[in-house]
Amino acid sequence: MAQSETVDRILDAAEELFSERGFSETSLRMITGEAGVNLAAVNYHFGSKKSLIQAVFARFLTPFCQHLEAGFDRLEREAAPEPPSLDGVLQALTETVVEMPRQHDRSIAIYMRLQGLAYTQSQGHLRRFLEQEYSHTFGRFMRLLKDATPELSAVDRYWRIQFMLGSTAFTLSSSDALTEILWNKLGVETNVEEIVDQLVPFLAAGMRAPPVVGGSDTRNESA
Amino acid sequence: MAQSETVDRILDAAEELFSERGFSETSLRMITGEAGVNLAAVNYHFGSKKSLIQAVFARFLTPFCQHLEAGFDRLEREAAPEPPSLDGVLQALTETVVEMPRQHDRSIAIYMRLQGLAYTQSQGHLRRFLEQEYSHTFGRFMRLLKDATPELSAVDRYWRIQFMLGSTAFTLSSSDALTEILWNKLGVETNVEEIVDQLVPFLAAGMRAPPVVGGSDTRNESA
DNA sequence: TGTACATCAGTGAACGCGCGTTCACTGATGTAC
DNA sequence: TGTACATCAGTGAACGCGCGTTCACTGATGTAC
Repeated sequence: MAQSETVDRILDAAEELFSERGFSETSLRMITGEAGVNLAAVNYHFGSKKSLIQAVFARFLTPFCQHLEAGFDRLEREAAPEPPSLDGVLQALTETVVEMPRQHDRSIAIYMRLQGLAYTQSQGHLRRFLEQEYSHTFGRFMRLLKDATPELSAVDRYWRIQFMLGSTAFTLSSSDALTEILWNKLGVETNVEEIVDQLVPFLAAGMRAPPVVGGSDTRNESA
Repeated sequence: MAQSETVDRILDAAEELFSERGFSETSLRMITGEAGVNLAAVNYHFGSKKSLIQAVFARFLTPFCQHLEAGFDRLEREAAPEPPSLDGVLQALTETVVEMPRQHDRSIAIYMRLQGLAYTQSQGHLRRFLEQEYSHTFGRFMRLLKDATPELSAVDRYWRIQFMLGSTAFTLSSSDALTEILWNKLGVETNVEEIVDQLVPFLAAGMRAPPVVGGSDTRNESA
């Protein structure tokens, strides 16, 4: 075997089981059983369960961020000297979301559910790891959003970004179940591209809603 | 002691610890330690950990749904013979979210995080329990949303409701962390009421975005 | 080319630990006669 | 009023189990001389 097939088999199984069940509900015995490798192989290759969790995220987030940064580069080049529009930024993001798993031949639902887990289940070590590794791309995304919505106060913008992330992570992480419900209830077939086509105008409209009046109005422009 | 103080102490501790750490990361020993009661008391009063989880949700969801249904009653009475507006429906919901915990003298953040957990961590037994117990109120909420957005196709409405639920569940379940980040980054203090005040116009604007063109356009009006 | 040693991926079995649950028990209060 | 029994909230200690991790080991491959 070329490098170590075992490492990839463990990562594949862990990715799938974590995305289905969460971290603490997935035992190393489940993962190694699914992967068809020895229980001790996880600690041999990764050192600990925590490190395995981080490795799963690294394997998908690193190419994801590369693809996204390339999209941002293109976007800024085309829009120059103006900053890119809100729709452009969101489209660059969703294009990456749709294209990336296809390139790596993996289910988009797994990626999305992992994304969701990073938000809702991250247990300190994972949050720290993600902040350390991917703050550059995340910060750039935030800056692009800021430049695309100069009419919003920093606080308004902060919350609306969180609302967008939440909506996206939740919907796409449950996309399989939601697609099935739609079929059962309304007899309509759909796919991830169509969900994204629905999502983008919803989010863009939310971002463009009139700013909240009355709230704590700190219209400073710090990062 | 009047009824059983122990039961309430267990529920109080479980509510807080579950909302902070999730279900499987919270052991019965933590709960009973925090509550100052004997370990065996949980199984004596509730039968199992699963039943305790359900009891925690029942204690907060039952009055929540009662309050919400009363709000819907009022809303429909005032709007009659027209159906209530979208803003009215969302405001009835958020008013309940804000008022209910205040009435019962409990932290709103705990309730919000529990609400989020019900979406993101529910493990079969909890999902079944919630569907069985609270489908009436949820169905009524859906019907009100439908009547308030007659311009949307069933498919558009379906997705947008999912986007709203996702945004709400994610934001409120991470409200503590997001509040802390806001403080660290922008030096702004906030509370759950303000988050809700931000959330409602964002969601309402998303719901009112022009319907998607080109998508599979099944403008039927089935449930 | 042959031998000795080093490196490395992977293994099987066991370790200690914390978990949810169980069980025999206590002590206080209520009830029947 | 006194005694016997029933009910009930709560307890302390132990149970078996699955968990993440460890460790001594194997067998294949590479390397030095």
